[in-house]
Amino acid sequence: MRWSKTLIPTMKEVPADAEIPSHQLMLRAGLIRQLMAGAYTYLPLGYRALRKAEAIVREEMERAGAVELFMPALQPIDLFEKTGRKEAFGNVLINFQVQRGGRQVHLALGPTHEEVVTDLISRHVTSWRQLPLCVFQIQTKFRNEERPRFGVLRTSEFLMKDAYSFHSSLEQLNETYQAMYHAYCRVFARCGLNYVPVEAESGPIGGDASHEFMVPAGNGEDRIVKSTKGNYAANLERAETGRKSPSLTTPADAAALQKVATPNATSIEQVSRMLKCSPQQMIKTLIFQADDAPVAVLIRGDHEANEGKIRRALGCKSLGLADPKTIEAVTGAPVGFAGPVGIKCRVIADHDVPLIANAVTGANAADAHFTGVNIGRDYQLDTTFDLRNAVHGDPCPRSDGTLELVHGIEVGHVFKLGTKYSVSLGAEFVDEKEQRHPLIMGCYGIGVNRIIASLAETSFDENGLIWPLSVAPYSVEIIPLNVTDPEVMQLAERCYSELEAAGVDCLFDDRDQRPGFKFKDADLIGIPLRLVIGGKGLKEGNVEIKWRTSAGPDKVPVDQAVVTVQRLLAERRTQEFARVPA
RNA sequence: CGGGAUGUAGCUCAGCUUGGCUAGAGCGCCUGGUUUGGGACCAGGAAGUCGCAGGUUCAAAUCCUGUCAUCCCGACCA
Repeated sequence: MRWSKTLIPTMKEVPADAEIPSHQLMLRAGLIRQLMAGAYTYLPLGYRALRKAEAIVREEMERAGAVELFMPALQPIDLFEKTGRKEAFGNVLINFQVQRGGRQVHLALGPTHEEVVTDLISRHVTSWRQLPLCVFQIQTKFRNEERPRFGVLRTSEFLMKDAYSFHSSLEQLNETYQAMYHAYCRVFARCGLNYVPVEAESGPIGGDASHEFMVPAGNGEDRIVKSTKGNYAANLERAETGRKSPSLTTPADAAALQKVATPNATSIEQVSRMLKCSPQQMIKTLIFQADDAPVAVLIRGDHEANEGKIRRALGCKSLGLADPKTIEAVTGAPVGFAGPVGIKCRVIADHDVPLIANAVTGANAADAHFTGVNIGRDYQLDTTFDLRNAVHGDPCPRSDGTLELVHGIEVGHVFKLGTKYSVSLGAEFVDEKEQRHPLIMGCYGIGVNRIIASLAETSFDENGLIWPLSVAPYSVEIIPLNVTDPEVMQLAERCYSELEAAGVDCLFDDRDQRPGFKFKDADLIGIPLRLVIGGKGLKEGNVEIKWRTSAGPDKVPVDQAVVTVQRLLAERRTQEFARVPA
């Protein structure tokens, strides 16, 4: 492609609305333009990169045995009502009514396609002999983000690869799950991403096992926990800690229990300031409603409660913070003064709580807290649990390493769905013994835009983007330094047509601009290999070839230019593939 | 949805506090010329309903009210 024939609006200055590297660079390099908050146009250069990532995803899905189909983005709202997800999605689900003849039709724009695909499969798959089956599509998804942000990382409209698998047994599901997991590793490795598969909660979608694929990045929205020994990684929601129950004995030097006045101090922060104690010294007492019973959950003041862990520790179905009426009934005090001493409900505590000697906590009385609270003497526990979010330095649950927290961008998610959708939509099969069972499902998503955005976010230098060959918009940029010099242009044109004929995708910078100008643009858009043809080199019979990341150019004889470019690209491709798991 | 910030030329921004000349600069763009190996120089030029609506005033980019949009923090996020 000739630069003069395409649209690559590069910018020298940083747009005021862009804060993070990927957003700034994608705008400056002319990859994207914003239409409104959460909706971006992919310009020719950005679209090429997106398409290359898409092609890699498609290849790997097919390699893993999935078949591609294409479902409508427009969906009848009834499907979401049947599965209860109209509620669950709430405002995120873009839906509206349209007139058709005399009636109103209520439609939604698909945020994902579990309903549509399950409905489809339920009509055509009836026998165990047809299973397993794995279908996928690459399609635009719509979610009304309450707050789109970070440029292209969080938008209301995005390209997603979503795959769905159907099985007659858990073993079958596990096999496909493994195949998808492996395919995902190959996809992200081929795209040149530094990725970490982490254990994850499957979330409101249900199911029992799931992994997220995260790209570590300071601006990532998610927090993930990694072991320093490298054998454990999980998202913060899910991450276990390797802590154990401490001994539940009253410390020998326990101070006296004292009630102190704390008027209007209802938060950890307010109390710690008023009583001049650190949050680590405090016990946070949260009253939850677990199924039908209130439960007090004790967490050290500086820690965050983890609802998933609390739910598992209690073995309850539903869990949520109790309403003020319940809290008052249980504590005998308004909200904000709960504590374990004399509370009238079941109490469970995190491992770290009994370790606090002379703790500060609510006194179950208005405007009062206790100090000098100690395990055994002032409150009792049978045992303790892991109930809080992991924290930097916690012991690893799988090794003698410790845990560290990093931010990450979620680029993929695989999970075992089970029968949630097949049950609610009546998707059943008949087994060998003529018994009917709901189909067992898995689903697997990749954010294609996020592959590009994560690369832009993590692969750049002070001059601009640095693409891996695999998803670079073009492999080679050819730069004739003086387009008015016929000798230079003739050679440049020849290299361009020979490379294109050999199937190498080239960007030919045929603009009448000064060399420095073109070099700056070339670095900004980050095409991996640069072929420079200039008057000086030509006098010596040379052209210059340079990788985006190497310090200086290599001189190559004119007649070797095309084959050298081809050789270098082939070598680089092999290198990039060497990192892909077999 | 709560908190904060910003809307002036394609981009980055000044002007607003203290209302008043024809609304400015740099970059980009157009014309001509000189240049040509890391974002050239000279000369000339085009380009803005000052986000929008209403109000105050002899007079509003500037003050007031409302509204819309965008960005950031938080809540939310299959």
